[in-house]
Amino acid sequence: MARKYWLIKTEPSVFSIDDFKKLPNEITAWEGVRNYQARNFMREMKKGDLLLIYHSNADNTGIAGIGELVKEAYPDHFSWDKKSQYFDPGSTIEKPRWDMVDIKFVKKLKRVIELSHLKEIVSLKDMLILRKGNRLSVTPVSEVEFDIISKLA
DNA sequence: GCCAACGTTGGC
DNA sequence: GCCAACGTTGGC
Repeated sequence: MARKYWLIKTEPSVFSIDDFKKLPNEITAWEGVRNYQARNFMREMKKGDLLLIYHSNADNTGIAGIGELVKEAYPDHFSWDKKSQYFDPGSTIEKPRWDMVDIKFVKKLKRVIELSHLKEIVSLKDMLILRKGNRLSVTPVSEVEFDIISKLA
């Protein structure tokens, strides 16, 4: 099975590429996804898949770095933790509704590839992130798209 | 701060 | 099952 590529959004004021890099083992759980479509994409992720890390709601909105999937989808325990902001009364230990994955830091791009720049590239026009009104926090990226972005970086 | 786009909820 | 109301996301 060939490696797949994904784009995941994060608000840098909450968790940025720099925060990621600073983690002692450079691995973090990607919890808190509460959208079924995004969850289903997460369930398709396989170990070794590469992830574009996108800064949303930022001064410098765009792709900021790359990560790699190290642990495939498993139940998001925050969903049954009443004290968590991600608590969902519809999710239980017996019947978890939400999943999370673990990802490892790969690299921080020298410069953020800005959204305005991505929009100018014709061959990236089908990227879900560029679609007006797109709010999915996890979206698939094609190999071609990933390669183009890698070359820009 | 504004607002368009979208997902979810809940009354019927 | 429909759909209006509401809340959230996220670019600008």
